[in-house]
Amino acid sequence: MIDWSDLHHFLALAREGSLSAAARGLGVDHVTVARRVAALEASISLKLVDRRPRSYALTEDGQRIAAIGAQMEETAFAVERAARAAKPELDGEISISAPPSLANILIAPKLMQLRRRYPGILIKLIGEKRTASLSRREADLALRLSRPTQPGLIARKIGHFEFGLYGAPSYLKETPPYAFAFIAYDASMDDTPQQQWLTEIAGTRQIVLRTNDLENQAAATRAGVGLAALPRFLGDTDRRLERCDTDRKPVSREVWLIVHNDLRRAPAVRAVAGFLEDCLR
Amino acid sequence: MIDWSDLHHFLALAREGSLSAAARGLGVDHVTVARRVAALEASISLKLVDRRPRSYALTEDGQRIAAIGAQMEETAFAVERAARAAKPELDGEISISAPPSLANILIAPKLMQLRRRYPGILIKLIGEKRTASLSRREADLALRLSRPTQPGLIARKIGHFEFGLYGAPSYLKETPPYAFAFIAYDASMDDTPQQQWLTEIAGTRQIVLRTNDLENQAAATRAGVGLAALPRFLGDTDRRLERCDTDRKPVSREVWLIVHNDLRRAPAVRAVAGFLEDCLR
DNA sequence: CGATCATTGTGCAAAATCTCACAAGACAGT
DNA sequence: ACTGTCTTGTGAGATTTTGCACAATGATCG
Repeated sequence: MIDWSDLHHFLALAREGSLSAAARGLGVDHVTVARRVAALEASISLKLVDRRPRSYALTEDGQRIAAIGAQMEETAFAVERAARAAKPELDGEISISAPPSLANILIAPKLMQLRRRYPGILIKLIGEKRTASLSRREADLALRLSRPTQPGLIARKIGHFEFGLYGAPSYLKETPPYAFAFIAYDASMDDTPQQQWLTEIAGTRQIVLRTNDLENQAAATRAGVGLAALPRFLGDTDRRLERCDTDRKPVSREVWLIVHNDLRRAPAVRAVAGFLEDCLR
Repeated sequence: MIDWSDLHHFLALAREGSLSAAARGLGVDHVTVARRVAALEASISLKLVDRRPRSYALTEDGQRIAAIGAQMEETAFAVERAARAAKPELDGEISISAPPSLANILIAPKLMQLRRRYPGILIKLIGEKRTASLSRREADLALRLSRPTQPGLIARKIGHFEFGLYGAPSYLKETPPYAFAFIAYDASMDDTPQQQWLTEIAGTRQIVLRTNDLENQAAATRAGVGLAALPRFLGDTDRRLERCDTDRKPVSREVWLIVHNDLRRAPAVRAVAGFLEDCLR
């Protein structure tokens, strides 16, 4: 009989691509992963990986096995979700994945309300651009700016926000519009509505700073580097930023609340979901 | 993250119903199962079993989790089959499940031929009435007398055999037909063709011995207890048994060779399957 | 070209896990 | 009522597994 733990370690290796990455994911030492993979190979007497000097590469057999095993991982996560959903108590740690700006400005400041109402619930707020996988239980709830297509996930539109064009008050006073400089995301965000909106407004005028991080954009704008497209929930509450009118129709984005179907009914998850709705209203 | 080994132990407990049985199945001590189940409960902070004085009973949550996990076991076996099928060598242990009579009389005597042709293949011959589960890898190949319906299994009819009515030569000589006594299976086999055939022949005459085991029937017949319906491959080769004609059309049964779809192409399995076909021809 | 970073491999001590032996209790058959 | 069998529970020793520190090697970047 196959040792399930060996299989788990091997599947992590197959997914992550290296011993070290798999070990990090599993929270063990890389040596352990190496040993368990070796043990699995021995137990089924089949070579699953090619041990190249600097990397582990799956053999053909290894890929086949990993492909089948992937379904096992799926089910393991389903078990985990079922366990979580079965808890009737309003406690435990609930993790929320959200874009950093939403997390910092709209959610974090109001967290105390949630703590007061549900003292048993611990919140883990993950502000990251990369969309966390709810299926892998990297987060229980997620806020995203577009509707995900993945099956098994429930998405509900819980709000929207507009972008505005902002500059530092002094900058706007001293600079003639034809000389405006602009601050934008880098090329990886070129297909987002707010980026297109900004580049259209900029026209032939220069984009002098590109940064992935919205907070960086805001900071640069405050410092008088130029004009940036910022969410109004960020810009309107900051006196060091001033919104300037444009003739373009303002762009807005929807905010979706995502929860895995299996977790939808868990009381703690419902409570936090309700809180997030309030935050976005 | 859930420990897959814990889950495995819990699922074994859920399926077997007791610590000891699960431990036997897994090849570990019962204490280990108890500890791992407790560890799983602790890690998801959910009560999965009720520890009654003499038994472990699944809670509702435990049943839910076990139901989901069953699919995980399925997949684990699929991995095992894939591993086995991937081996290109003609070696390893192949287990065959077959009705005891077939195993003893038609297969076992010819096993040396197989050993000579494929010295690397070790055979495990399981002669049992209970049909082994090929999906759970209790056997690699199975011979059965009817076509199974379970999905994932490949069935091929590889032969058939007739039943005859046998008695000891002296018994047939000394006993007038109206006084014949009969030997049959017990009531659990009443719906098999050979049993119905025998009871029709017996008519109002007495059935003096009922036994599940065909070898017992044969032994009793040789000893002059009465007449039994025996496969001709058994009766015709035994000089202590004599077949007597009946006016009824003789009954015959088909022999099916069953193999799991995933294992069909494994060389060692193919080799043994071919051997079994030869045995039945 | 050199420095830094990330990868895998090895030996040993520490920690966790398992098994074993025994105990206590329930149930069945005699 | 009594043995025999099958449960689960407890504690201690032995085995296995793991983690750590270090080494070696290749890749990347300035």
